[in-house]
Amino acid sequence: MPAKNGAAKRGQDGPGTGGIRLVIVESPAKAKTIAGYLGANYVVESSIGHIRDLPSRAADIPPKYKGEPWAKLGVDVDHDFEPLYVINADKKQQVAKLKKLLQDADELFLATDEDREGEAIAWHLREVLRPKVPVRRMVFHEITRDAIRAAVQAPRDLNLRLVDAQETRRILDRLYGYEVSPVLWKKVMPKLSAGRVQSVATRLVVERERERIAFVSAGYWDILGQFIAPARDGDKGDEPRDFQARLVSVDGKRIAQGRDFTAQGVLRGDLRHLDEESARGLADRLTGRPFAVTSIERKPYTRKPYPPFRTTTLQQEASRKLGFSAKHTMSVAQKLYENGFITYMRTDSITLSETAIAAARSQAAALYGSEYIPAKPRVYQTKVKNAQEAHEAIRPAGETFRTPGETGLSSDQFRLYELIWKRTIASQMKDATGQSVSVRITGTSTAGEQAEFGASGKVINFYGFLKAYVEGLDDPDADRDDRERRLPKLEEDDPVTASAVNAEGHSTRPPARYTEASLVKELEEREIGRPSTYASIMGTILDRGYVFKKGTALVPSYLAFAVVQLLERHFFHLVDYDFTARMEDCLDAIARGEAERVLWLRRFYFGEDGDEGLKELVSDLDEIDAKGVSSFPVKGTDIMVRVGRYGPYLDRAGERVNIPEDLAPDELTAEKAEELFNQMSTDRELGKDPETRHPIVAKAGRFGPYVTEILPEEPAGTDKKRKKAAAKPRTASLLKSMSLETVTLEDALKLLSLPRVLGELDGEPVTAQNGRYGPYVKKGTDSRSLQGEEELFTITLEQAKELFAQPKQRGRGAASAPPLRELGVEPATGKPVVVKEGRFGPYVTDGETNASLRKEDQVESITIERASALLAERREKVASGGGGKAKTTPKRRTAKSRS
DNA sequence: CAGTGAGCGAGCTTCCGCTTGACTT
Repeated sequence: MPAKNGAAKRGQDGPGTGGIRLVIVESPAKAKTIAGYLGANYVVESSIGHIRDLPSRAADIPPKYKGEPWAKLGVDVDHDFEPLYVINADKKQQVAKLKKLLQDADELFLATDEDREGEAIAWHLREVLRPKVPVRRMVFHEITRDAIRAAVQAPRDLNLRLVDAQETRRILDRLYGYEVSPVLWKKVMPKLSAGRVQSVATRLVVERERERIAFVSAGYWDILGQFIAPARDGDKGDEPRDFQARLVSVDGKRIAQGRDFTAQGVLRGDLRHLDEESARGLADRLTGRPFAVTSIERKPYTRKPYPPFRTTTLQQEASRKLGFSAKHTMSVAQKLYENGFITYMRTDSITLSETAIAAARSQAAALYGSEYIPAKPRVYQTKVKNAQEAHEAIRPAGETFRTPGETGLSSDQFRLYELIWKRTIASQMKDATGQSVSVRITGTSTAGEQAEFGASGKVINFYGFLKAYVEGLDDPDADRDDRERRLPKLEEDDPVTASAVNAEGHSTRPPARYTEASLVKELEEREIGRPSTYASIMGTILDRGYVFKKGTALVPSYLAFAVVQLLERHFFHLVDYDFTARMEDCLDAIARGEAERVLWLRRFYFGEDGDEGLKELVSDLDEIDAKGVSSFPVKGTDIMVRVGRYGPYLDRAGERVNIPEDLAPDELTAEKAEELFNQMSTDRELGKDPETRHPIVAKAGRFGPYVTEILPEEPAGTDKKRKKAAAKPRTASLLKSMSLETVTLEDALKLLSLPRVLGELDGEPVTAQNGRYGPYVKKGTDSRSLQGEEELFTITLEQAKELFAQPKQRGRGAASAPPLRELGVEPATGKPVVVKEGRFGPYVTDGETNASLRKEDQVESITIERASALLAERREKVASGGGGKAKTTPKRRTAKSRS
């Protein structure tokens, strides 16, 4: 049989014997490699990841299920949480290709990854392809010729319990995400999201910011001495003689250092806390005094190499050393992978194949000498608890490694490859060894105080793996692993002289903000998220506006504070840091056949023994105080931060001011809040109304820029008569042609003169004014919209009369607007159906029922059949009370609950 | 967060995890 499909990868080993075997893997690049290892009777193709999933939105729901109350969830919660699967739109083509290839195959090998998701992909493939030929499950953990050939010889059956565990995971994530997100839409802001992973990630960032806000810095002082060791016979002059040592204790009492203070700035333990005055005094009293070495402690020093990269450690190092975001690292790595330079980049494994170990060792020996290679290969064991280890570690591909220079790569790909290459080589090299030394020096001050100084040194005798690779640092003050700190040769009782003794002031610092890399690391340690999702989690919390970047630091927005506060108060167990860990335990039990998924999902969703389930929690919307969850006090003030629909603002007894978007929450101190209130005068005074003498100001308001007049303050004891006369200030929105910065007093007076009286018609006054829907003319209760704002000042009574003589342009008048297309008569009802352009875009109507076109519909191509289906769906919805105006109540409720 | 005057087809937003391109910036 000739290869029907050019994209399918056929083996190269000449004509095969026996039947054709179709092997399906997840990744196209992997398919290409594996095809080269198998005979010509193997056809290797990929699924390109998952091929089916729960419907993500209404348009994906098959018509048959549209009416079901659970259709949007895609999970029939009342019938054992039966999931509804649809083939992903972007995989239909690939599924068709696989079906076609299967027609010519005599055997099907499902060779997806050996982990929970891979097992599920294999199962979905079997369900969708419905093979009539024997099906085998084939697994391997490294892509080498031997491993692949061995895998083909030892297939097994699908593990349906593992598939069950995956399905449970999927359903739980759907219920969480699609039930909790709408609560946020109603109580905080539309389009927000909540989920098992992103909500915990957001909470971590928010909690760190809370710690920073609560942090109280403590000041402390210490003393740094410059010392000189005695000259020795036989010195060649290349050994250092001077060194630094820091004050450790005075009269046996240890000096307080930064780590001795709590986050509240309180000193822990009975220590000597030096302030500036005492530190300077002591330094003076020690200057010029004799010192002597009182103790020397030498210890051997060894440092083991770092394990090979997995996804998270690669992201961290690429961030530290190359400044890459998680997303950029993954996209560069993807290219390297596709072009055969590295192994798979989404992995939690640090295991190297035997061929890779051999390649690393021989290359390290060639580059650094055989003395840099340990006798036995190094084997690394993962510490990630929920690791699924379907892949190898991230390493250079192939059975011998290309040096970066041999790859011909450039720029970011070169740099990332070089990082991976060096790390892999180094992981098979010897430990670095040396000596560390700790020295104590004591002297007596002029006042008789016993002062002890300490210094430590590190000498590396053999660099080992550090020759090839040194890990980057998050803390700029920390020492790199290859950094030596040489001390002079010293012996006990050696006299040393102090060339300088200086007091130094310090203050404790709040915990550092997360970066993308450190947040990913934290999530991995807490077993939350997977290698394939770490980068996109960062994308999600950035896109939702939960965090923003300041340099590389992740700063939470007040929106995130509001969302996290809501979740903590009303869904605490869902954002508990152990939630995922408990879920994993349960999924493992399901995979072992020791737990029943329906019971577990039922408890989660419907509750048990008085514990509320998710369903009940998301229904009790009245329980959630929208204003409360969106309010935070500013420390030490009576000012509240509130998160409104238009962003965060400060509220002090009704007086309000916006918070700048880029202001980090921990920078909003009482002073800063005060400053914002003082700056509030973005209000610009334009001058005084020549008639009333009232000041006229331009302001930025809820509905955009506007002008208003400032009325004189009412005297305290106003009588009734005056109160009645007390007028509201005139206000008017700026025209679109004006701006807050350039509007003049003349403009303002013109605007405030509205409404303009044009005259009288039919015994009623006719006025021109600006309103909610733009400029219009009004006659009694009748009105007509105007074309442009300028017409407000130019329209005559005569022109207005003409307008009132015509029917309204919109509203009922719209019926006379010509349709975009006529689709003909609907067979079911006999009514003519047309397509019209409306306020929300194109829709079809039979004159009574209207239905919007969906995303997949086009005005030009929609058929009467499709229109009829849309109308039928709409009629049913209205009849069941689910659609139409009855549903506008949530809006009111939202507004009410927020005010 | 200023508060003015209609009457109109709503429908959608969202999760996590597995994969690439096809898109736009």
